[in-house]
Amino acid sequence: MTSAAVRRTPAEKHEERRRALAESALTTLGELGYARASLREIAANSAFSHGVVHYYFTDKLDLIVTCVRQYKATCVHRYDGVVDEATTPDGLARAFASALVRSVVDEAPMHRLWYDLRAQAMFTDELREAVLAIDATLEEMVWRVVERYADLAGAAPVVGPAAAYGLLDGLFQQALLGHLTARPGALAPLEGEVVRLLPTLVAPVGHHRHAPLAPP
Amino acid sequence: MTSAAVRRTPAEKHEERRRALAESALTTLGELGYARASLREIAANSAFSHGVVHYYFTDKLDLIVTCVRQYKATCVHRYDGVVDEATTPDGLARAFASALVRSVVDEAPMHRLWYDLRAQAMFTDELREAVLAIDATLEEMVWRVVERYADLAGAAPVVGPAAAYGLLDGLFQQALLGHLTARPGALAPLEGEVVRLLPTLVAPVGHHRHAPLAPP
DNA sequence: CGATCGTCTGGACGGTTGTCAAGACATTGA
DNA sequence: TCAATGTCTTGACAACCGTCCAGACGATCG
Repeated sequence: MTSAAVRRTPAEKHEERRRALAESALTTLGELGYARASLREIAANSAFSHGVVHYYFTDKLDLIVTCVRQYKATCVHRYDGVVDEATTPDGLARAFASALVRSVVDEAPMHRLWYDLRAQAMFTDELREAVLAIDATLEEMVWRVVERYADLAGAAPVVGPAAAYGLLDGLFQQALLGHLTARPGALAPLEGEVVRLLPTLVAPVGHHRHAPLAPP
Repeated sequence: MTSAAVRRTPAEKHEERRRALAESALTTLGELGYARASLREIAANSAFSHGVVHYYFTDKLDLIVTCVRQYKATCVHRYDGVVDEATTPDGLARAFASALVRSVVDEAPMHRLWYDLRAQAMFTDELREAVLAIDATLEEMVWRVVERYADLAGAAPVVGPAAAYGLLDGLFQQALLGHLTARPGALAPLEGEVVRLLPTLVAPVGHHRHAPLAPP
């Protein structure tokens, strides 16, 4: 175990394979959904056989939760570049909106998997912890955009982080459903609606009608 | 077949049993979700055995779609009374908001079943037709509230029906998830946010900044 | 009353699932 | 080199699923 040539510690090779298998499972889950994705199908779409799943994961739920947490890490700071590079409120709104539309198109399987898992968490409470953790992360992600928008506009938010996330998520989910089911023109309204929504979430400092419903 | 004593036509008794079995299946579906609800479990929670399902329904999907359409009929005009009895815009907003909160508490299993099915429709396209039909119905239901609110406020909507439904559905789904997973105080924000959202969807006639993005 | 039809039951079938165990393979230690 | 440890494959098991079917039950009608 003390060989100098091997940079990867043998115990970390294990974790590396775990991540590789989980990432391969993520694509299959995004293709078939939580219910239809069996361990054999997940393994068939990977480089391993179906028995290896129980070598790296104790349970099917252990695999799923690991996949979900891994997916969470990929999308935490997805829009941080948009937030940092924006110089005007309208510019931030338009860049954020177009980034959302691009994400619907490019990562549709991952998004529908997320909504599938969130719906399953309403039934089986074993998923609730992981799902609520991701939900909080997405809420913070949205809130960074709203706070930055308020700063650029010289205003202050009039809603809490939860409400801002709920409103945006509703528009996003609707656009995703339209994109996956019907004609290709379902994404056009999303961009305009996000640009229209953001100004309604803030108000000029000193003139805001309501205090924030939930303080950060 | 021409007996005058029998008021129920024998062919309609068949449809009546279909509806009864579908309604019984709805409760089981709302309890276990789409994936876990097997035909045996559905039949076990009803007055019949598991074999009778294929006597009234050709397929499991036929049962599910029938259940979904039946559920649709129960919630189409759920808030029409609120719309009709309102006399002021703020009164309509508060009555509608509290009705939404009551629906989350009283019919949580049905709502989570709906979100489950809508997520499944993103994967299996056999559900898409029925799901999109219900989605359009819910959109019209929300739009009736928005139009009535605009009338009472002497204003006109600044968003289309789809955007109004998407925003409200996002808040509703978030409240439902919080109600089903965490502490009982998850419903308090919903009422206030709905009251705050409605004024942002309309603008005084002649002074609106934007034309409606999607004409009715 | 006996026959017929609609209704319903219980069991059986093939297929799939998660899980596990026994053994093959490789890679590394002394 | 040989043994040992970790890694992976293959096959099997029990349980469950949707579906189908032979037959029992009961009401209706000639």
